[in-house]
Amino acid sequence: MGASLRDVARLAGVSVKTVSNVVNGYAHVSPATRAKVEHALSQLDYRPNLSARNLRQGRTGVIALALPELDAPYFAELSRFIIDAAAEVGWLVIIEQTGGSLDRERQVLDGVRRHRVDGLILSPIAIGADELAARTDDTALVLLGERIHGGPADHVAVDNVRAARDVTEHLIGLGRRRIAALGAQDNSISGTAPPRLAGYRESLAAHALPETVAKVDRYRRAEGAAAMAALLEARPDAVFCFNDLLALGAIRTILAAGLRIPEDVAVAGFDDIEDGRFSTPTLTTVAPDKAQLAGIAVDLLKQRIEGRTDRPPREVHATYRLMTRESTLGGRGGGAAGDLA
Amino acid sequence: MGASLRDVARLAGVSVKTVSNVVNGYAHVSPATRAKVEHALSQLDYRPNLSARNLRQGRTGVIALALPELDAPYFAELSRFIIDAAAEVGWLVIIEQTGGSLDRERQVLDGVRRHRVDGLILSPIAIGADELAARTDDTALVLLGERIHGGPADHVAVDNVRAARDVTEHLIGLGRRRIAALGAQDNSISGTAPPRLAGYRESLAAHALPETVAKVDRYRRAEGAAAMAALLEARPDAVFCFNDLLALGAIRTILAAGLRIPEDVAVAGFDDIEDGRFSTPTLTTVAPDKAQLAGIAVDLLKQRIEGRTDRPPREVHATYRLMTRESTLGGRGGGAAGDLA
DNA sequence: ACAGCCATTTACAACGTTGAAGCAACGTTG
DNA sequence: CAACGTTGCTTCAACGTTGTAAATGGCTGT
Repeated sequence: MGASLRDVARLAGVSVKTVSNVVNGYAHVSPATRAKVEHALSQLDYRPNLSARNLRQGRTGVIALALPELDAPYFAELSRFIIDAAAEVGWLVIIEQTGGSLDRERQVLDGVRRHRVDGLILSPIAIGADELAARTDDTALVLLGERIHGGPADHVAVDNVRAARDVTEHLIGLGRRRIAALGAQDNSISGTAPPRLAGYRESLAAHALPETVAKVDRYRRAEGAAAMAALLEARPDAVFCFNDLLALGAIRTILAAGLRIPEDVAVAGFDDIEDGRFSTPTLTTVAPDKAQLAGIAVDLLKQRIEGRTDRPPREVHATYRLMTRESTLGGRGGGAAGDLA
Repeated sequence: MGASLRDVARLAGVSVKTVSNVVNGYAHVSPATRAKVEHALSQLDYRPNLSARNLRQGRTGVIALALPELDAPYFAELSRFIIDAAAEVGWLVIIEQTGGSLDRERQVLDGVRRHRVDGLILSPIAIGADELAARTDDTALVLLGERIHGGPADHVAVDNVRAARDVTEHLIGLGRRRIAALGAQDNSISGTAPPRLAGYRESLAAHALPETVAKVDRYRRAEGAAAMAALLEARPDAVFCFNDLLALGAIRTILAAGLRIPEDVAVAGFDDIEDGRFSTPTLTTVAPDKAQLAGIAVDLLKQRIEGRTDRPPREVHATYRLMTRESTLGGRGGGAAGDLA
């Protein structure tokens, strides 16, 4: 198998610890020794053994990213940025999929399958603040995209309430009056649904317009398509879908029913996944700055890992833009309504 | 922190090794001792430290999955299955993104950022067989979705040539005669482009039909849309795109040009990403069995890791189906042309 | 009675790494 | 020139686990 520090030490004619010092960039090593050791290191293609290093000192250089599903485009895109941001600070990323199940979220919080990782970025769906607070595991934790009221952990997300209000105002500004919301949920204590629903309601209330709310179990195209079929009976002239997948499913249903977008029904989504930039019609949506979200998440985690554990939890908002496209503007679609914090 | 074997041993009044034996289900432990130990185990909520176990056993329980980009839907979907399949055998998965760059692929092959992992599943784009053969690292390796001629490593993929032939035959069977291919590449020695192009050519040659081939740099919607714009001048009546993203981009361009799909231009893709099942029109495509691909990849890797290193490399084909949908069939779209190995 | 066997349990070493402590050589300071 | 701090390196121990070898004691067969 691979060479160990001992093998390198033997070849370089120094002690194991000196090799360790070189590997770890310890300052007080003479240039001559350093050169000798480095030559031996590369000759033997030395690689540190994670298990041993971890056993000895508790740091692994590996963090875990736990999210519902990797194949939801929003999470795939976000993961990409998180892996890149983590790479910047020298971390590798293990991905765990919770499927949004409470059990799996508990397991992950309780330790990533018994392996030790330096930190955990969790995108929670099912778990509540109380349970989170009662967590015994002391691995550094950052919550992503999810507001858990008074949660005991650092948290980064866009301002979902405000973004939902922006979308709704956009639809109202286009003259729509029967604006439906698609994507409320029964089961989720802490999902993204509640704040988006709240923003939608605030806007409608401010304009004295009626609400129509459709629920779904999961945020996927099929559910969006099915929920839209039911919504069509209420004859809405606009639909605010709580994510882009739901919106793309809804679009499919609307077009299949022989209605025009946006003339008959305007559609807006949330997430700005790449699909929505090339769908027919292109999709008006809230575009969170995913690179920024990822950067902040990694940064918060880094501070937690390196700093002390007892600082109060922080809540950080990432910026977003409202991307207005064909699904609300028609042929003149394409453009951004400006940057928003 | 968690309790160690020593803590449990102390509480139960036995040796550390006896506790270890109980934990590992060793047969020759007296019922009385076993009961005592188990009581102590549950009282202290003992959990094995995997780092220590792995150090002792020389395994990390972690594999790496290296692919071009996580946010390409095909890879996101595949990753999901691979993570799940790896979880089945108790492995965690670290994800590395190569961006399809030769440098990054080399680095990954040379060791995942100097960390040691039990195995590597690589989806190569740029690297060639010779360089792969010259690799010094002895980490178990499985190549995914990519045929490297006489490559020195296990490999799993669908039969790209045959699948491409099936798609082309399908288009010919619909009466199309000016069938373009979209997705050839200049730079890739070993990408998926060559076998798909070969299958396309074989079919056209068999029917004495002319070729029209468009090249792209990357397999993304934007490139598909741009390449399609150029292709339209050749007035094709069908386009075989080498993946679904290219096809979705192409569809956007075709519809924007005022042409009908499939009446004027039939479109087929490759990968069966979820987008294509809900796009307008829905997309005819080759659907590799991704769960099977993932399962085989993990299984091959497991055999490599547990078995001996010197067995000859194996080449395994996963099954696929040709999913015929609206983009070639029109309104009657929806259905599969049957299972194919 | 004694060797031989078995079940049960233990002590010890080792996996690869790094923190703590220590030692020798050198330069600086009073 | 003695005392001291710094640099450069080493030795030692320990992280938690499990394989190996060996100790203990009871039972069997002669």
